[in-house]
Amino acid sequence: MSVKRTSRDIRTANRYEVLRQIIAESPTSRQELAAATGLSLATVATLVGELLELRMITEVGFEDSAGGRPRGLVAVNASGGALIGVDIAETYVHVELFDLALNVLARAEEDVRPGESLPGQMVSHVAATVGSVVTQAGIEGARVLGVGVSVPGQVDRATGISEYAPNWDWHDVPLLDLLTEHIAYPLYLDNPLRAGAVAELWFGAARGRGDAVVVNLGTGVGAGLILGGGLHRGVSNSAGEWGHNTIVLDGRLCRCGNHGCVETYVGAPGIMLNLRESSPGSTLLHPEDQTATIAALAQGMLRQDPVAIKVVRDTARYLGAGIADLVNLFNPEVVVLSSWVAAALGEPLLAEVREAVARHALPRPMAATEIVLSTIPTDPACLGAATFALEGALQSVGQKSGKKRTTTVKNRMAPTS
Amino acid sequence: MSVKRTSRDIRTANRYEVLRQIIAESPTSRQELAAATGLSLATVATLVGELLELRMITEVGFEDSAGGRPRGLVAVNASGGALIGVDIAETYVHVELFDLALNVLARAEEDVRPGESLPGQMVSHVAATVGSVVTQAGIEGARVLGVGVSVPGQVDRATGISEYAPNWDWHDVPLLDLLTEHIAYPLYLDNPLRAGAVAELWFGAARGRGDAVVVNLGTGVGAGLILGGGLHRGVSNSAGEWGHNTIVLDGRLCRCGNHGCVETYVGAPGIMLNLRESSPGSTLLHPEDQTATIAALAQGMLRQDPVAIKVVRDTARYLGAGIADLVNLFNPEVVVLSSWVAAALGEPLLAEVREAVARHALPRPMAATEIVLSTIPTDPACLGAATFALEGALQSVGQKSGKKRTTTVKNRMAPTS
DNA sequence: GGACTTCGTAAACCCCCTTTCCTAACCCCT
DNA sequence: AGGGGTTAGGAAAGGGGGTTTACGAAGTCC
Repeated sequence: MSVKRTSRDIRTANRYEVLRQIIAESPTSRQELAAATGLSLATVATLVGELLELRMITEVGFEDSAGGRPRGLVAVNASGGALIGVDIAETYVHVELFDLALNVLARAEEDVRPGESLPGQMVSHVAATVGSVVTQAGIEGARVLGVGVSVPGQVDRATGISEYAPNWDWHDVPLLDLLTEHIAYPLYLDNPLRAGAVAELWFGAARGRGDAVVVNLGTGVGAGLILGGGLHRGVSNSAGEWGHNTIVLDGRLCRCGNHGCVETYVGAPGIMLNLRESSPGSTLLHPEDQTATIAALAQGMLRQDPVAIKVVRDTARYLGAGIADLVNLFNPEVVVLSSWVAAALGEPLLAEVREAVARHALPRPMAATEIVLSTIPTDPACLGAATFALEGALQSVGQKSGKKRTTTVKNRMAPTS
Repeated sequence: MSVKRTSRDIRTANRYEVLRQIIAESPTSRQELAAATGLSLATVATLVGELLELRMITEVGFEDSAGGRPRGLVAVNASGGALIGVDIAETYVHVELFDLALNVLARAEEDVRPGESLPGQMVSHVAATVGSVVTQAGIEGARVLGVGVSVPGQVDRATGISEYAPNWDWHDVPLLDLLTEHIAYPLYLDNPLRAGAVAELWFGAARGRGDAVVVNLGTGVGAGLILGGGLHRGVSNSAGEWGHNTIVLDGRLCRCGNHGCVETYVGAPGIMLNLRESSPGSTLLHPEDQTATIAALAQGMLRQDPVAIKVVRDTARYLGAGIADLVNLFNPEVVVLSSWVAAALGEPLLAEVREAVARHALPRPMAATEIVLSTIPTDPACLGAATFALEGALQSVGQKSGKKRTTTVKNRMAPTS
């Protein structure tokens, strides 16, 4: 019962691991890969062979080896395929098209006007934008390996239904089916929390870590959980809803209806409230504009503005308590601060958070945990969504296909992991 | 990197699964086992064969099968081995000797007097008690498969060092080495949180669940995490320290030095404080006796005492917020309330907690989660510790030993699980 | 007693990883 | 230029594991 593990999963995990490593350090040798992954040379060689045959990587020359036969080098074949990540957020839709080295080849960003949030409108919006990035990038459609879509709220991956999207009051929208009608590429659906976590796992600070927590600081707040080297989804794919954990019983009212949720103190609106409470008339405050306020705070930190310092410190105090909870519970190797608020406030916030977490967390788990900023430059939800597509493309490779690969086209489900 | 998974792990997990199932439903057939575990009949048959050869189970007759060959039945061979669980707690040491059906064959309980908490004293204490239960049960020593020891605080399993035990101010005590000098059986060391979780995973409400949280309510408070069908340890084996999560920022002072920890509200001393705050002169309060106070509260609930009802409701309110955090974060299938406070307050507490959690948790994860009381009748830390020993005995079975098993005695490390 | 049913073992097969062996490819030195 | 020496990497063998298939075993039913 519970979770069925098969030897195939091991293969898939190893394939991921090898490709991750190649992407991270692109001209690399089989020797290096074996050392980095802990796999035997033979296994690495066969996996590299698979990836070569898929044209995801190419041989790019040789490297001297102390006196013997030179090492063959392989690198990502950037043009070996394209991945599309779609980040459907509250107020915008980002679509990015990546090559296999995860460079952005084309990008489209559109605002969602308040009245346009019906599923049907959203879907045709997204479909049009996906089409436009493909042409914009000058890619043949056949090269698109898949499209990952990040949508807020709860997503049932098996059915592709957006069970609940808080912002637009969506209930049980069969999003995957709707998208399939307009988009011919393989589709992968999940939410931004998990997308961000997978992005960090593949390309960011969680790479090579067994246990990591990716803390998402945006308008909303949440955590993506990497446990045992893979994404933790929970039984109904809704793990990681950290934003509505209580840190101040009977505290501030949250949009979820409860009081004292983490989000009400460290989400962008919460930070604005922190600012308003500590210095009501501050010029840093842009009442109706979260982005501007957070940017103003960041500016303030640069010039050592005492108001900004106080607000960041207050915020870090809440954040520290909340993250300490995560450290105590999960005992992760690394906690990654991600999303736009973390990116905007950057190092100053990080320094305060580190201190605050150290005050709240137990010494032993704390000693084992590193707290870092995300190094992902673009929208992590986009990148993560694209990563789901990459994982999907890698999922069922090299299966029983006999000699003639084209004859036995198996009808495959979207990958479950 | 990260976590290395091998096909051997699959085998071990399946072995666990099959034995768990047999213990749970003791006269059972291979057919039933295959259906329950999802394994093929052939795999079940070989696994059952292994267990038979180990004499952990025996064939116990046949069962009619609709018109065909009767099914062979197997059952736990209770006398096929003995397991010892040691629960070293703040004020007492419990030692229980189990047969393979996990019945208690012998039990010893000794109080630890305040002055006797030096590691050396504790170790000889434990060793003597272990010896006494073995003779008391009339078991030959050879049949003891192992001794599991649960000790509070942080434990490094690789080195067997008790890194930090808060109650007695132990620092980096090489407990495993000390015990090895006195106890000849295989030893397994961990803390009560994880022991309780494993006990529930094997014999309790978490059996067959992929994701479960075992909430420990005693003097201290913590959570054991079952994720992906196995125990989650975290990077330094200290995951699950839920008791010091903040639910009331700047709330009650905790012994950990922080304020507003869950433990200060729902640990036994916290509950006493809840009582004292809501009705200072209550006769339910036994100032220096946690056990008596909790028992008095339980009695009060039975006769609908309004003071008791209020205290339990207050406690459940805190507990509800804390458990809701776990539900939101982990999205588990089941939350199990365990340990002596939960056992004492039982159903009335459970009812209040369910309600409180439902108020605080997000609807979607909440809908997928069941909250139940532990059904383990004895000390869960003892049972869990014994389970570690059972897992250890099962870990490296059927390995390459050629024909003559006795010649190739491999020197094996304690299992890392 | 034969036909039918069902259980459970044995053998064949597929997947995975590792170890071992051997050839390929390069260096250096004579 | 032609051997050693050295390292890379492919091929084959080997050890785990799980599943499918085939078949004998052990009953029931007619």
